[in-house]
Amino acid sequence: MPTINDVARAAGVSPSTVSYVLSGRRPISAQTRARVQAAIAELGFHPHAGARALASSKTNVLALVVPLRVDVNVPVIMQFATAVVTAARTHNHDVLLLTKDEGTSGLERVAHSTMVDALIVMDVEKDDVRIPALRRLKQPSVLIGLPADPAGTICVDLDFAAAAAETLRHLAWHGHRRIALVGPSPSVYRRGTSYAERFLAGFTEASAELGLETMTHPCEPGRPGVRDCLTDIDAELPGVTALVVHNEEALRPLLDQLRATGRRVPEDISVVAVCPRDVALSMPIPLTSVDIPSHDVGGLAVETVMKLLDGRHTESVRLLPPTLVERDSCTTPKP
Amino acid sequence: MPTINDVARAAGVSPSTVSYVLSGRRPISAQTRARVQAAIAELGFHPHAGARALASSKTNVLALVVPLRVDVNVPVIMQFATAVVTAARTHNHDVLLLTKDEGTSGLERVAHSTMVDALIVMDVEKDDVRIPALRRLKQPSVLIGLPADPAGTICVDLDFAAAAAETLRHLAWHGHRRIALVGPSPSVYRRGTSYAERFLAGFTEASAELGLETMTHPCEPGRPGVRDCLTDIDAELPGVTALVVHNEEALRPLLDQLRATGRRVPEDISVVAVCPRDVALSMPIPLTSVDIPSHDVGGLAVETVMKLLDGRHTESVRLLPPTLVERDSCTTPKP
DNA sequence: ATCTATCGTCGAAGCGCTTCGACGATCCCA
DNA sequence: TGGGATCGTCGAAGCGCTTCGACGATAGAT
Repeated sequence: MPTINDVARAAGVSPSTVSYVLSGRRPISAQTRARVQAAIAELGFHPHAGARALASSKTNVLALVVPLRVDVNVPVIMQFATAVVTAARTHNHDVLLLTKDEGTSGLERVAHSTMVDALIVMDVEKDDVRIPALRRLKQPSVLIGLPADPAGTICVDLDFAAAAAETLRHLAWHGHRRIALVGPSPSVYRRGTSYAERFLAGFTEASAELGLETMTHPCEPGRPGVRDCLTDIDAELPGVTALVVHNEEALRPLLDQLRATGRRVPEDISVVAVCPRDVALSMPIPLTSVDIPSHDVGGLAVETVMKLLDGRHTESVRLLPPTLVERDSCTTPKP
Repeated sequence: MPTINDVARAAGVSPSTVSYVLSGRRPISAQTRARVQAAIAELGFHPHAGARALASSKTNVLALVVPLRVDVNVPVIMQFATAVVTAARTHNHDVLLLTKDEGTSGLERVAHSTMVDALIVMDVEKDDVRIPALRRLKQPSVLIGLPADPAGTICVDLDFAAAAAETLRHLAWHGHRRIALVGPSPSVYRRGTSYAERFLAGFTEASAELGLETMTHPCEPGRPGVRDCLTDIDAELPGVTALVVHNEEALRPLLDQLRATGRRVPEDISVVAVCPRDVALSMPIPLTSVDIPSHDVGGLAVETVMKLLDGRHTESVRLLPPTLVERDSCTTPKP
């Protein structure tokens, strides 16, 4: 492995000049630059990351903390991760993968040992124990999600409250008045993952504004959970004409169950989902849905980190506006 | 951030002694060790990763290359990734996440700049262009998958040929004689992902050994693909009593299609899947399946890397034996 | 009692890079 | 035509750690 000294010698310049060619932090004449670059290419020189980190206090590495729970949403998490890696690469950064179950100590380990310049944390909970720890680090961090008290943190996410409003507005426009929300499983609420509550709050508020008759119901995973959920909904809100489903995992069994009980979608009942585009498209009927734009959120997280890293100011909370795409699962209710 | 010098001063020893306490590479008296450890704890000292890498030529970081293609198998990939991260942590290593689409240059970048000690590469193709590049690196690497010519590489994977044999043996034992393989989509074969071919070869061979009447058919994704596939199978192998499905994505639509055409599983037709356990369990009927043990394979990959890193010898190709788990989708055919 | 290992610790020399200050050369404006 | 800016380059001082050789002290072998 050639070093910067080898390059310097080959190009007939000093090592510092090579460094300045590489970093562009000082002007270098065109001829010198060319000679240096030729030497670099010829020797196949790559700067040693550790040496660089030591001298410059910059690693060009981001930590990404993903939940490793293998329950719901695995594809979404993967989408976030690849979005983050791709975006990071465009800024010449690499990504160190951490799992959420290492908890606070994992964050502190990589931060204190200066392995990373900044952190991106997924699956943030309402009162996430990691947040105080993050605040103490010298490295900046961006949360994907929204804790109860975002003060002193930087957060990006989809605007789930607006997403809920959007689904109701769409259904109301189609003429629906009795609408039920099939929410995530109770464990998601219990865990305090804030998107569930934000969606719920947005749903309730928009329902009142639009003067709709609505109800909300969490939904346990699996067929029995879905069956119970639908039974409860029919009991509590008879004549319901539309469902808003904020539960990827329940989506498929729910459609199965509707079909099994002879209710056609969308003729007998409309369905609006909140899920990634490809999930909406992979269902027996392409579903009208509000997209969960993992790619955009991931990209935004990286952009925000980069802003922080070069000292630019950024707003504390940034929620992306939702987009509803009309497909085949939603129509005007029969009179 | 305190440095090793701060610790040394606080403990009244030299920096090298602190280093030896940390690494254990030289004997240190119990008292001294205690004083040093107390100082470390009190100051909250964490060694600087870059400095360490520079001085020791070890980063304690592994590169993991994942396919970022968002088509099939995303959950499986995620399972591999988390398995690798978890296993790496038990060996005090972290994981740098690379995407396959950076190709050869991504590998060379992280290797040449000494960001990682070793590489784990997923989604290996038959004549993977990255293999020659990997051979050139000074860092060792482990492939998850099996290229056409594994010479000079270290590979781990599930034994897909044995898995195919296992499915046929199980079905034959149940009394099935006419069996069709629903394979991955043609694009998977085209891409040269070797597990498809290995499964196919194992299937054909075992079929001959067991004296069965079988056929094989790739299956395009989506409902139409599945419908066509089933039509072809019925035409070519009338009276087929069992299907082996090596195509996660097709699994669900296939079951739907069978039901839609009035064929009950397992009463009218048996199904054995090759897929992760949780996929087999999430189907309308729990499927008899051969597990794809992502967790084990990922763990094995890390163990193998660690072996290589401390210079121990290891065999070139290691294929894990398959496990078939009997569930509810397979029974004795009606006479 | 002498010689040789071994133990426990220290000092110093790097590992490969960045960055600061310095310095001659060039340029522009008065 | 001289004075200060600016340009282009160099040298040297670290960044924080590991590791090698050295050395006194202790222990075991002869």
